[in-house]
Amino acid sequence: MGITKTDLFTAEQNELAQLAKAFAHPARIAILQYLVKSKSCINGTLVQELGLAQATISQHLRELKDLGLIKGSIEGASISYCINSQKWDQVQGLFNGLFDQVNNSCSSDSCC
Amino acid sequence: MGITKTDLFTAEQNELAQLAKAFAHPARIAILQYLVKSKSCINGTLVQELGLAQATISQHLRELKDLGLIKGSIEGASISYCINSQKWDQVQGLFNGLFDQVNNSCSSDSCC
DNA sequence: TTTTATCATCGTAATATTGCAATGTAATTA
DNA sequence: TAATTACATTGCAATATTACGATGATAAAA
Repeated sequence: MGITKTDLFTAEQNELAQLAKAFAHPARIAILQYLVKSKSCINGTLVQELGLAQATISQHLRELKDLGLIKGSIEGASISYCINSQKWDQVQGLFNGLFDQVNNSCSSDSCC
Repeated sequence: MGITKTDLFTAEQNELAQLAKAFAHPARIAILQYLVKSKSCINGTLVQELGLAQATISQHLRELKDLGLIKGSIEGASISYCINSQKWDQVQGLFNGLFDQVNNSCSSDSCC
């Protein structure tokens, strides 16, 4: 019914799915990549960089912030966003854990 | 308006986002993990394993198959699904590419 | 103080996703 | 052949996501 039955799955499966949603939209990937590129922790220059409306960017930033992937700090009238490298490490670990499960039990020709 | 503006982003950003959607639901993660665990390329035992209806499982399997992450081969009346390890390597590469971008330009204390 | 700049939030419209019952299809079995 | 088994597809209903205009809040500038 449009609602995910989270109670059927493990906490880790739900967490991984939740974090994957952060990457499940090209705008959020673009935002993350831009934050990485311009290390200076840039703010709403993103509105110019991507072609989306300010409200839309703000919404994507909020999702990334809610998931903990980025942090925002007030800088006068504007706001500096940047990668939360601690959380990032955790995410990387979760994904690599999934990837390793496959790598370890499924070589190129052992499957099908 | 509920539709992603893919034309604003690069092909790689769109592809990564598309693939991330595969992981953006706990049921699909559970399916992938189960396929990995039971190397024997199991079929609709998944309906018992997860608590979801047959139609729902079938739908998730289709999405994973459309993205190329799994393959299905007819085995009499039932169907054997299994990981497509080739595609899996590619996905792993894409995600690691994103992770590395962060790792290389953003150490634990250089940000914010 | 008034204006301007920078963001966040609200409200709304459009589209996407999730889930399942019902039904359809193909192979197996009785 | 008729019944059964194993899935896929279809057709909803409910919820989630994406996008943006309008509005609000806050800080700097005039």
